[in-house]
Amino acid sequence: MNKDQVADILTEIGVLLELKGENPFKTRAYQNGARALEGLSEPLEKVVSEERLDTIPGLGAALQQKITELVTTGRLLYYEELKASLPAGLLTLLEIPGLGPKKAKVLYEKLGISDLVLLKAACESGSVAELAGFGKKTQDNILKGMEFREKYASRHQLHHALAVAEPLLQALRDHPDVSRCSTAGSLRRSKEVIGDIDFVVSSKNPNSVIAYFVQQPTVLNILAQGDTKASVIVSGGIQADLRVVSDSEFPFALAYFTGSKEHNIVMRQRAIARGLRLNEYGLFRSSEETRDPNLLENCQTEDDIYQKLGLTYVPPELREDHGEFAAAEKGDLPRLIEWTELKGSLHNHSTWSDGRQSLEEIVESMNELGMSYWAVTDHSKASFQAHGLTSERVREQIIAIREINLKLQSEGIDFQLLTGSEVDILGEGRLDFDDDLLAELEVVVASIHSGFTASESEMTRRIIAAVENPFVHMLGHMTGRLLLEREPYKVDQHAVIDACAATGTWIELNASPFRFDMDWRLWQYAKSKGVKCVINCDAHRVEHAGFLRLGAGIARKGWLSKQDVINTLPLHELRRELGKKRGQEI
DNA sequence: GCCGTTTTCGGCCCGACTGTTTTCAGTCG
Repeated sequence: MNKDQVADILTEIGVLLELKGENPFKTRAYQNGARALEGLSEPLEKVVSEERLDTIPGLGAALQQKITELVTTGRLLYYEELKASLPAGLLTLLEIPGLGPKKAKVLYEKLGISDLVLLKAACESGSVAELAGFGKKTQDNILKGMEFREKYASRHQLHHALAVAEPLLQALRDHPDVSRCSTAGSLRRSKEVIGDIDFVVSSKNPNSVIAYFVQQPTVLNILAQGDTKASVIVSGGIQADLRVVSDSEFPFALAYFTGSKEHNIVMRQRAIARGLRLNEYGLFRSSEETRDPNLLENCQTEDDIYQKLGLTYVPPELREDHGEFAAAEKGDLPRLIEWTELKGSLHNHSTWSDGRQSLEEIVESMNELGMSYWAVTDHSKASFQAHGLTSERVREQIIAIREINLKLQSEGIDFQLLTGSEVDILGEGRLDFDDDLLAELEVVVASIHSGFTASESEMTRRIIAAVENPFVHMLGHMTGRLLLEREPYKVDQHAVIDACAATGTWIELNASPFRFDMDWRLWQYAKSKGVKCVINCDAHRVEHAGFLRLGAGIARKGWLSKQDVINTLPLHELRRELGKKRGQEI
């Protein structure tokens, strides 16, 4: 059992204990333990076998024992007994907005409600409204929440959230009573999937801003509207929260609502350790509860807050309690990549396979966007469903691309297509094209598109065999995941990263918002091994060039700098790097 | 259940909004 699976079980134990009415600090201890495991940078199995769990903060004797039992036996008696003591459907009640563990416990104990079907029936019969602490309003809200849940998922892909958030942000900026405003939350941190959209605004007239916000045309439903905040549902079923503060409070509110929650907890603890108190209104020179402006540390920006707490500024993408505090204390945070530093994408498709635009249309669009190069890596023949190319068609495409490039050069246009292939990794790590053909291509991406159900060890062997091929420049989408749609296939990513390090193979950060694969949590490890990243659009339409910006956001979450990312290089330097693994000197 | 250079016991991040209550519990972020 790996660290993510163990962390999931610890989190679930925390929730189950809440439903049982356990001490809230005990339930939090399980959640803290889960988080500690998620942040682990080495295989959990190794830590367990070397008996080093006690070196991880947040894991005491009880959790160490439970984690060891899970890792060594794949089971945990305590968890199984706890789970068996409550009906399985009870957990799903917590997915309804407004229903937490306390209310769920009452519903179960008083009405025997143990799943959503029973809950719906009880609401419709009116028996929920008669419970102490409940009422007609609560009952209606539960029904509404269930209806909503059936209609929409509660998590959203980043590009969907951005599509709604950016016009709303612009609208807020345009309002005359708004001084400063920003998105916050997971959107500002550039998480791969978004729960809801957060806005923070400073204004002398909060009510007018809030009234204006809830009347925006994309707002479908108002969940809450007060003097300082509002919550609405916007197009696409995404919840958007607005918080309005005074201008002097703005940096604190922005930091607070940007999170992450884990990052904020450490920030507060740092404040306490300095005899200060941090919340969304300020950094106060008092440990007492107060909002006395005379006790306020003067901070105009988030940067000032970090400085007061002995840290250099931490960019929002790094605020995950993933090592940023240790680095910011020493002033060692990397200068993160900017998406404008990207010069092209090395994994893209055209009408030759399953892309929407022809080579000519791609050239026109990418040149217009100011790209320097664009690799055409259509699918190989095994990807029949994606109209994969035969070796003959690949050779025809090479000729077509060379002709286009010559024409571009003769016209003095500073843009080139690169020939290439996204070659399928077949069983046992064989590639779909032979080495002779791969050697003729400038860019070779190797990806898995079949046999997703193979075991972890088999998949790992397959991928490692592929990256050991000297003609493969980079590994495409490491896990094949489709965010919110398809689980990743099982693969030992650390072992693959090690193999890439040993062979000089690059790893793709697939910038499609459906993938964002390899996951940002692994890039620090890859970087430590000297493995380079390639931020690729995997474009199937020319509009997908916009994914570069999203991909750069994810790369920033992975602590990557310009020099860690191959496609920040100008064309002549890129060509030199492409030749290296093949032993060519250019 | 975890943690500790004033503590091995007594803390654990904290404020806004809602709905149900007459002063607050639950939920959420």
